Amino acid sequence: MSNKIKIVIVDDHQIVIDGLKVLLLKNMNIKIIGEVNNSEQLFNFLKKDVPDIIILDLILPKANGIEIIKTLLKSYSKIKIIVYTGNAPDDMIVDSLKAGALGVLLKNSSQKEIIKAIYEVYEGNQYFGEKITNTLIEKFIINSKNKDISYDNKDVKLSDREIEVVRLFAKGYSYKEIAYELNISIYTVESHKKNILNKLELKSIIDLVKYAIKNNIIEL
Amino acid sequence: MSNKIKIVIVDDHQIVIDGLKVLLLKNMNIKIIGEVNNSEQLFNFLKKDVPDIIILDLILPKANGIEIIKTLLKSYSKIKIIVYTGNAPDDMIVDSLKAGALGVLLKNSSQKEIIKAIYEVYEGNQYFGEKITNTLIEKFIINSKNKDISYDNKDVKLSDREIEVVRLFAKGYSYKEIAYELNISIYTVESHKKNILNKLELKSIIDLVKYAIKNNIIEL
DNA sequence: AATAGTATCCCTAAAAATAGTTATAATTTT
DNA sequence: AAAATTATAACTATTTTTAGGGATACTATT
Repeated sequence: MSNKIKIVIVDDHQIVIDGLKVLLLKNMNIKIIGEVNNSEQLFNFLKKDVPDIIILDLILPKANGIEIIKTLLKSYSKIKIIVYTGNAPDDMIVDSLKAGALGVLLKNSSQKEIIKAIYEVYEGNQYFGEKITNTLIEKFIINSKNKDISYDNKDVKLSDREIEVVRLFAKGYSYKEIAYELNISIYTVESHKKNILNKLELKSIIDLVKYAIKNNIIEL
Repeated sequence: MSNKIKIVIVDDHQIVIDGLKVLLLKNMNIKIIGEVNNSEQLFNFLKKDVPDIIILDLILPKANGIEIIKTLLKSYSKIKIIVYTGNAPDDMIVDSLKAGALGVLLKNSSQKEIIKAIYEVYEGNQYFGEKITNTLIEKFIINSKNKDISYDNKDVKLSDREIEVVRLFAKGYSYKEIAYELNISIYTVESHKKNILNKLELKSIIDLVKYAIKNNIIEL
C-alpha cells in the first residue's frame, strides 16, 4: 500500500478518540488526519482536508447521526463511513446503513476487528462487527428492499409549533394541559398531534415520546 | 505516595477501557488492577481484590448504574466511586451522587481532569468535571436536602410480572392488547399498572415509558 | 395566481384510560 | 404462624384520547 489510509474520527467522547488513536497509530498503513467532537467541527474540517474513511459515532449531542451521514454523502460521495457506536438502538444502525454507511462496529469491538473493518471498508466492501446480530442484518435487508421509498419520506421536518407540542406530550402533559400552556384550544392540540403522527408515520403517544427522546426534544 | 492508587475500570466499551489504560499508565501513582465490562464481572472481581477507586460507566447493558453503586457501597463501603459517563441524563447523575458516588466525569473530559478527579476522590473529596453544569449540582443539593427520604423508597423492585407489563406498555400496547398477550383480564392489567405507578411513584404511562428505557426494559 | 404548508378551531361517536375501591388465593418473608 | 407481597379479578363513574370528518386565515413557494 503506497498511500496511507486517511481517517477522521468523530466522537464526542475524548477518551474514545484517544483510545482509537493509540490503537490505530500502531498500524503503518493508517493515518489519522483529524479528530473532531461534533458534526459542525467535522464539516469545517472537510473544507480543508478530505479523508478516505470517517469513523463516526452515531450518537452525538444535538445532532442526528443519520442526517450527518446523508449530508456527508451528498457532498463527499467518495468518503467511506464506518459507524462506531455504543448504545445506539438497532433501528438507528439499520437506518445508518440505509443512509449509506459501509461498516458498523460496536464500541466493544476488538482491535483486530477495527483494523479489519477499516481495510474492508477502504476497499469499498461492507463490514459488520462480530457482535452485530443477524437479526439486525436481516432487518436491513428486508427494509432496504421494500421500504426504500417510505424511508425518504422520513426527511419531514416538524414546525416549531409542532416540536413544542411534541415536547409537552413527551413531558407527560395531557391535551388539556397543553392547550392551557400554549394558550390554544384543545382542538388545536388535537389537530397538531394528528398532523405530527401523520408526518412522522407514528402510531401513538408512546412513539412520540420515543421520538422526542431520540431527537433531543426532551431529556430522558 | 508510598502505595499506588488501585483502580478498577467498569465500562462496556472496550475502547474506553483501552483509552483510560493508556492515559493512566503514564502516571506512576496509579495502578489499574482490573478492567471489567459489566456488573457481574465487577462483583466477581471484587471477591478477589478490592480497589481504592472504581471508575464506573453509568450506562451498562442490562444493569442499572444506580443500583450498582448502592449494592457496591453496602458491601464495600470504603471504595470510592467515580462515575464516568457519556450520555447519562442529568437526573441519573444526580441519583448516582445521592447513591454515594464521589466524583463525576464526563467522557469528554481531558486527561488532566481525570487524573485530578482520581487524586481528589482518593482523598475522600467530591469532584465534579468541568463540564458538569451548575444546574446539575444545584439539582443535587436541592434534592438531597428535602427528598432524601422519598429517594430511599425508590429502592422498590418490580416483580417479573410487573416488568412484563411495563415492557408491553412501553412498547405501545393498549390494556386490551396486553390482556390478550398475557392471557389475563383487562382488569388485572389495570391493577398491575396501578400498583406499578404507585410503587415507582410515577404519574402516567409516559413516565412508565421513560422508566422502561432508563432501566433497559425496552430498547429506545 | 395557484399550491402547499402552518396554525388555528369545531364536532361527535366510540374507545380507552383513570381513579377509587374491594377481594381472594397463593406465595414469600419475617 | 402471622404478615406482606403478588397475581389475579371485578365494578363504576368520570375523564381523556382517538378516529373520523370539516373549515378558515395567513405565509411561503412555485
